[in-house]
Amino acid sequence: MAKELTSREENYSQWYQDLVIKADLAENSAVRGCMVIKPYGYAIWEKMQAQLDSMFKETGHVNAYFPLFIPKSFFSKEADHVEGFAKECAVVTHYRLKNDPDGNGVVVDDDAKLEEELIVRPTSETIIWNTYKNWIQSYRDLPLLINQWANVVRWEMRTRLFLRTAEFLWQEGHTAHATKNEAIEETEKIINLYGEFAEKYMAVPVIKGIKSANERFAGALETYTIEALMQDGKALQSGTSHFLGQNFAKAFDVKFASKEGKEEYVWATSWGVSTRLMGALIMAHSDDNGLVLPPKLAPYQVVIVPIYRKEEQLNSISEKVNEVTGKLKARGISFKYDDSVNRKPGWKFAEYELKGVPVRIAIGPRDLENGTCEVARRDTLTKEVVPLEDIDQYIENLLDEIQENIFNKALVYRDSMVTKVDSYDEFKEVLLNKGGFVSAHWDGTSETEQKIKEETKATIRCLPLEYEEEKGKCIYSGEPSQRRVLFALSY
RNA sequence: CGGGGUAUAGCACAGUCCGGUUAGUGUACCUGCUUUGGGAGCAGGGGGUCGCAGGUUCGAAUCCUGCUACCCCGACCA
Repeated sequence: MAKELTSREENYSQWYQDLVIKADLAENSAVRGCMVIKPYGYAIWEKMQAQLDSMFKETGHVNAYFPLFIPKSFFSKEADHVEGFAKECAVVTHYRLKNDPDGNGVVVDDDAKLEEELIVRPTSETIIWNTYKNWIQSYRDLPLLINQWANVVRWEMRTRLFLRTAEFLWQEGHTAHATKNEAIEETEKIINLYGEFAEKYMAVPVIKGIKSANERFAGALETYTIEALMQDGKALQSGTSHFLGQNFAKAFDVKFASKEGKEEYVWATSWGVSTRLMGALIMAHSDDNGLVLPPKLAPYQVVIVPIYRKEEQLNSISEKVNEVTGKLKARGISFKYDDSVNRKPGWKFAEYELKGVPVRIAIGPRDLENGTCEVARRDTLTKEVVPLEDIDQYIENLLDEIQENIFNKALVYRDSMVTKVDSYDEFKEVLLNKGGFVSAHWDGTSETEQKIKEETKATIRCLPLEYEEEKGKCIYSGEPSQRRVLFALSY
């Protein structure tokens, strides 16, 4: 497997599916383009959910739930929105099956045709704004800061495990504000929150920026994004936050009485991250031995493996382990003690490395005599013998160190993969031979962006929020430009 | 929807070109003994309508025809 992992010439997605399946994260289900997330993989998602949810709550957001089915007519109310999603919707047309009169099993009952078709939500703006209309009358009802944890369906022509599945899990925030500035502030607050989550918890460095008009969300005035870089040099859009202006308020007629007694349309935002983040986590950190999970998102941070010959030995090891786990528990460190008898230690070592468990402790007869244990860390694959006394403190420090090390490693790689170019030839050369982000001048037109995409497959990933003003010439058209933007091949 | 590929044991594959013993290998599974500090060893055992339907032949996993499913590449991807 090693070769495929490190070689960019190899088929990346093949490696990716092998790894994910082997790593017990997911497997393809019988339904085309959908995924089964196995318990270990789902545990990672739950960790992500819990952290994000608490960050949303801290910033004043609350959770709610809206229907899976959206009447077709809702979609036609916002022109850009319907255009963006029309081609990838699952549509419910009937509500009943019946036995086939010709005896060929079960068929759709034509008599049970729906008056109006229902769309399985690809995103919930329309049904939520239809509801908000009734919730908002006065400036006193604002801001409305709601998040929803849900599944959505997008009937993509081609799917890719975790990165673009037909059905995926996500959270979607939908907020309503009295003023334009407040809505923009909210949009920016959330993209910063996403950035903090990616970097501090996923240990994935991201570049925050805004999308070009071509890449903007259907129905938004501005789309903010966090862009991560995978180990094969491709970019991954990992989270987005949209400033929707008054588009949806106007489409769904959501008005409020201002302090001054005037009737005004509300200002809106929407934002989301999905199970795609799990793809980002895997592709940003994994190595030839499998997953590498950051301690803050690992389902268990420590795995303890006993090494023994006879049952009496296991008993005395287990006693020692109980002392250790008691101390770990007191510090809030999660662990798994794998004393199963049907696998040998070597098998367990390899298995937990594949699963990406940050720290492994092995305790055997030798350690019992010396009052020690063997501590192995996943990120560096190094081991050392450590006294059992104060092991909890040692592990706590080690977990912090691992979290930091994983991030720094990814950051060093990412920074090495941002290349400034000043000519189109150079641009194409870097895309072909190096990959990563290419920082270049662009004339600001959709036409140029489109041409570059057609010729190289590279798109503008974002106009970074942090940038230096710099006069230059567009690499494609030669027209003047005030700043560089980031191009990349992407998932 | 276009181009390419695959279908044989739970999983991963060989065998197909050039038809011919009882369809094989790895792994997983079951039994026993020995093992256990990096995916254990030996011995024995169970598991297959060779994707489906036709055809050619004394004889088909293998040749022919039709069908189906899946994978990869492309179009698509707020």
